[in-house]
Amino acid sequence: MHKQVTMQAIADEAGVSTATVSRVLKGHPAVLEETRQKVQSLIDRYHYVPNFAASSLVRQQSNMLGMMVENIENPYFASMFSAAETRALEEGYSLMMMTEQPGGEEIQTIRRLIQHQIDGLVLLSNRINGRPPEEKIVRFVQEIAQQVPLVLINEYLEDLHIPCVFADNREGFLQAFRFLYHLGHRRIALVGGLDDNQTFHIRRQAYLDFLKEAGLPFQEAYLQMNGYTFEDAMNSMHRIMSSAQLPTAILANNNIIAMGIMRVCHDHHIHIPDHLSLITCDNTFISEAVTPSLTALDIDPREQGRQAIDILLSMIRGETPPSLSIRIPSRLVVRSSTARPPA
Amino acid sequence: MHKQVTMQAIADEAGVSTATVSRVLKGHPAVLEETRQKVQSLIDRYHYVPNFAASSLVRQQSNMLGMMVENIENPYFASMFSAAETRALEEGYSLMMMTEQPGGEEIQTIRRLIQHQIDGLVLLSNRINGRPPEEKIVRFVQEIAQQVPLVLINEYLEDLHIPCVFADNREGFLQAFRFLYHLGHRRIALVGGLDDNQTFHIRRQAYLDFLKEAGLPFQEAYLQMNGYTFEDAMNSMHRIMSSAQLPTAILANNNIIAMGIMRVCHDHHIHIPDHLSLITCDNTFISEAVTPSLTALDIDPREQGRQAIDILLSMIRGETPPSLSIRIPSRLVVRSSTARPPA
DNA sequence: TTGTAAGCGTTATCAT
DNA sequence: ATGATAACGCTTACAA
Repeated sequence: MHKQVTMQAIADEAGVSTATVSRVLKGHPAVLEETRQKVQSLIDRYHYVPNFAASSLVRQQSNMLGMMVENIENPYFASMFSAAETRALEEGYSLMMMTEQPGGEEIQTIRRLIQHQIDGLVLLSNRINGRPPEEKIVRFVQEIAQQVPLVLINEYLEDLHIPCVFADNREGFLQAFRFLYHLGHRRIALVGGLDDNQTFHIRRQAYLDFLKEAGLPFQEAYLQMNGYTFEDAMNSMHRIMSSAQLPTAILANNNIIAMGIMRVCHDHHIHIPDHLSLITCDNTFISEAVTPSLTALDIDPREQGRQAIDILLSMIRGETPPSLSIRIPSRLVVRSSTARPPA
Repeated sequence: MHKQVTMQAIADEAGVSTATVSRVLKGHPAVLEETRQKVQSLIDRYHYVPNFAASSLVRQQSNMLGMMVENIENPYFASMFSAAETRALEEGYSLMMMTEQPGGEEIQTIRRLIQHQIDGLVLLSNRINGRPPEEKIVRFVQEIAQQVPLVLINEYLEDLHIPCVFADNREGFLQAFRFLYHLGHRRIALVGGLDDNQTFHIRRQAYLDFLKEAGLPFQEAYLQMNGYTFEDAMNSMHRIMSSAQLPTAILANNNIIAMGIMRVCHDHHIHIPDHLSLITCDNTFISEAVTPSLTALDIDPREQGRQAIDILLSMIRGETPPSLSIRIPSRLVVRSSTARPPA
């Protein structure tokens, strides 16, 4: 905010009032062409742009949306934000993103976003997605929803009465398991995540239901939900390997986990996909660039981001969303990490 | 911007003036303890937070910084932003990030940031980093620098007189080449990037200088600068393989390129590091999680982000930065993709 | 210690 | 077709 060109300055130099300048800016028809041109040329010359702070103040609308994201260094969230930003911009809104800062004061973060007078907020936090959801956070979110139109990117929470955009993990995972089954796999494992989270719980449930549907026995060692990190994944894989019989296929809950599994396989000369098929959940550039390229369940972060913005904008327009639960279908992208099981 | 609690409302209910509420908010000492408590309790009760738009307007300062980033889906830029955001927050500033939208109207993006009344701007764009820098962009950047404190994350451009934060690519690459040399490598290749970009030109130059210093012959096929993508990297690697003799080590200009090389090596049963050593330039989680884990040149995006914010803040305070070129040293992180050359 | 009041740069209503 | 003018919510001299 150095030396700002104000509307008043333009008006003075053009010999008109600020009202007229404002009309020119808005493309209001009731302006003499001659006046319009004079004003416009001044605007161009000085690269004048209206001060958003001033106009927010009087219009009671900032044309700025907010988004809180867990961790932008995760390419999955980055894609989501990127698509959301593009969509917001298309609709004439800026998107202000803040990350849940380490130390976890997401409440501070949200307040800060609100202070910036955002017209709507997209929230994405593991804290809301807990199982069961944390009482404190839920109360806070309810309260926020009173203050500003709010959309969650989260598993649907019925009693919250807040629109939720969520990937269809259940159908997606069932689809992935069935794909493996049809390839001939009968010993299939699931690795990664933690059961204290809604999303991973749903995936786990899909796994159990698939086993039942396929008439396959449940094996303790084939369900490894010990965390999100590379090391967690390596540990899980080691546990699997110490079981009686190796599975012929594994579904990994994200790319990092898949990479952890690949590392262990490599170290033990387990060849993917000849000895073991692997599916990852996260279709980022990593899934493709890794060797072998990974068959991936695409839970479509970009579409989640776009939809969240669309719903937010419709709420801002005063429309009631037709449904509070917006399901984004997942789809399987087949690459080189899956094959028939070894004979 | 639903139903906002205003300062006036707090003042009325407390039976004081807005001036007093403002003083309480700022921790101004000249307030009776009793008054302070009364006001504070109301603030807490209503979760009142001041309207940034209004206060920006009168203070002529928004406490918001801007950052334009090429592509946030690249983990390298994501780390840079993340560190910058954390630093900004520590200093009481929000950081509004916008990505260079596809279609390349970064000028629009920057204008938009400025409209939001940011107090300072960090710019990061391949366009400024061209070789030679694009006339049009340079002029625009000059002009922007008149309007708002500006820091570039970019190779230093002497005649711009704008602070630049840049990784020491030259020293970093020399260090990496020498590391390979000391391992015994004599046939070393450089893959990736394009020579129309300052950064990659500097790296290329470091390569040539290293060859000279080591008394090694320059081989056309060992210098492959054909682009940034996975496919470009695969093509480069194929060209290298069709040369008379395979190199014993390759330096890849980023992770994607390294992964492209790894793919081709895998397909041709070239073992890393036994047959070929590989160093990547980008020390993200990918370098570590890929198998084999990659020896990486860390050009420290987090430190670049932090420094950019620090310099910006000092400029906002009216200080003159001690130097316009801020060099961030690079360091080599040794992992499993490098070894002595095959006998 | 507290209040009054003048702005900050816009927008929008109401006159002209 | 254009211009006054009153907000918008806050900060900050200055006055009391």
